[in-house]
Amino acid sequence: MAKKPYYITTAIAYSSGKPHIGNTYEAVLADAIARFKRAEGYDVVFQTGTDEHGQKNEIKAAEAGMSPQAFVDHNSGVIRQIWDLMGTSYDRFVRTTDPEHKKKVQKIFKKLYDQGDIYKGAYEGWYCTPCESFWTESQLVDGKCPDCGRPVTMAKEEAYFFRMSKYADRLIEHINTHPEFIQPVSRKNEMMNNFLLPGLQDLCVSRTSFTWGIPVDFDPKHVVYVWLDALSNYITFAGYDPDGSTDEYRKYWPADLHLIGKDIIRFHTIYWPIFLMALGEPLPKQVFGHPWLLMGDGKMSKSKGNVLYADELAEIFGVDAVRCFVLHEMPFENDGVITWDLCVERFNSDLANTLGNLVNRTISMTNKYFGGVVRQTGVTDEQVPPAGVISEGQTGSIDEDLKRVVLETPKTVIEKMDALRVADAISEIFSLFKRCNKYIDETAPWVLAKGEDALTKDRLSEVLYNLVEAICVGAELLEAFMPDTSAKILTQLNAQKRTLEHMDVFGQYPSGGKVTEQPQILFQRLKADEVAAQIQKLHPKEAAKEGAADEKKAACDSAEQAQTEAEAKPEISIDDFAKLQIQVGEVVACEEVKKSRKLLCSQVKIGSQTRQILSGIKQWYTPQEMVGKKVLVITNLKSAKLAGMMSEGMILCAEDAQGRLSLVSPETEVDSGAQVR
RNA sequence: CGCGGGGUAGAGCAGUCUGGAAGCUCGUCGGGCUCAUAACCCGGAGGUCGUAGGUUCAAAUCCUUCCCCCGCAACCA
Repeated sequence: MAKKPYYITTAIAYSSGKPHIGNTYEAVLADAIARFKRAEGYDVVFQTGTDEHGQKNEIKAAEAGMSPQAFVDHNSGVIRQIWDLMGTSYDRFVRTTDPEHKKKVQKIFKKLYDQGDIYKGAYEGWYCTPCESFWTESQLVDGKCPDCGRPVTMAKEEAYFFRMSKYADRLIEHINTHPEFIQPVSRKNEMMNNFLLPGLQDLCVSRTSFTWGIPVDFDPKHVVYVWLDALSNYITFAGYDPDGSTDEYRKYWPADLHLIGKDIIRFHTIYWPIFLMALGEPLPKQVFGHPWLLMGDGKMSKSKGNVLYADELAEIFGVDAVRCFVLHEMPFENDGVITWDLCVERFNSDLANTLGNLVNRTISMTNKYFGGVVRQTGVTDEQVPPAGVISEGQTGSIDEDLKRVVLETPKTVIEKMDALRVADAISEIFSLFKRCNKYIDETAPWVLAKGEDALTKDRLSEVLYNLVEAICVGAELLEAFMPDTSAKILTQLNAQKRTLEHMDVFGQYPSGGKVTEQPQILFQRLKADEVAAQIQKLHPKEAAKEGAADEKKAACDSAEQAQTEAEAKPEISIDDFAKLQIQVGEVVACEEVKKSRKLLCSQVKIGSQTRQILSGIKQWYTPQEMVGKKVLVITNLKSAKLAGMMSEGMILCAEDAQGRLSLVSPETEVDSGAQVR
């Protein structure tokens, strides 16, 4: 019988720089699932790669003095290197700059245009270049990009749009009838409530503001916008073609699993399925939006300086250990936390103590007592009662209990993996190793070794056989998660590989086999302070920063002041300044705006009139404090609605680098209504 | 009342759908053992399961109130 196909993908990584451990996690997670499915006997295609178009790459390339192609060639290579370093067993590493992909995306665009799903319109709004995003006036923060805080420019673009609403009902129907489609399930409601049920906006699918992308062939000043380009990789590289797809495509599509970060669930569970519907292709079977890996607390980001890279971690802990950390520390629904301390703890506890030491002590005893020969004798604990420590809960045969655990673990692991509970699957395997350690103490081989009679000696042999067999099963199960370690253990035990389907019988290790004479330490215990020293070498700057944080507050404050530097704005004329009407006002009443976290609503007396002004200063001033203060107000600013209330002016504040706000007031007593010039 | 997630031992989490003796890992304390990487095994301490009510023979679990944290949305005129 032919093997069942299984097609798994990761999101393709944006090739603008080096991927951090969070990005790498996704590749490792996909790899673990892919390897496991292979072990289960599936015909697996595991696809990953890089997303290489877009204005950001165009600009970064220019900054680096490179052509965009050279720039993404380099970064794609960096990403691929890290994936390789982590041992990800992808079958296809795709790049969106691939000529075949480009051709197919152009055809897809044309097809969708011809059938009326894409139409030409115009897009107008504030545009943030680095983020490649349009914002509405009301979305801007201080007139700047709400995402990155950088300046925006007014832009109007002729653009092509995709009619999303046309397919919304079909998608809602599909999601409702396929509860497994969006994983974890809690995300389903989020998508429904926030996007689908309120009604879908049409999606902008082309850009004219940059050229680093796939040109729309019938209107070449447009390039295809990122999502239609990037998402298509899942089918274009699988053999899809609007003019006729390959047999291979028919075999593997629809994908069994799209593995993505939770931040792009919307694109994969709404836009992507709708694109596919429009193309008349079947939808992927499942989309899993995995949580994020957090470093310490807070999302990992370069600006926070808390970024961890896979290669640095691997240098200290080894590739398999890093794979194990990220896979094991990531819960199913919530974000996982990774810290250096945690890594050291897990390394010592799970890898060195539980697993490494188990393998080591088992091999040592086999060598010491039997010259390395592992022989099954069939002498049970019924015939030679255990000499070691038996816990209170333990009743019945310990051999039977060990065998039960050995036979059940593969089944449980398969169940966990089917539910994408990778961390739980790993826990199950380590439970098996713990059971083995316990078995050693129960049977106390060193006591048996003192016996002179043949029966006791055979019992000792049986005990060690059982251990070796149990470790083989555990090591085999480990392959998907820690491939090198798995192979190392099996090599040291001189064991044959076995497949998951054939783990239902205890005792497959050939009796009379011989383990290595020289067991190697799999994981040498680490000392926290030594690791800390290594980290210091990697990140001298950050270490210095942390030290500075401990300094006295006074010193700190002056340092912070020095950092408060405003970005320079273009020069203006006196006429420009004269356009502003700034007056002194007195706050006569003030209350919180209940619906807002940031806003205070003040009644400000300016000369003879009183105005209502909203200010985002709740965090810094109480309403009581505000009353009676003299403040500076821009009085000719167009009034605006905030949180549903009118605001007729703006109270001036100074803001420092930490975002702390301070009201600006006249230095001596001045009547309200006085002009500021 | 914008949407959602969360609050369980010193730390990190599971358990909640389907009510039935509060569990796991780490840490900590005591003991055992000596094959092994100061490891392994046994045992203990440590929790009013965020708060206040309700349903029930029985609530971490179901219903209601309120409080806190975290995302997203909104929003610093």
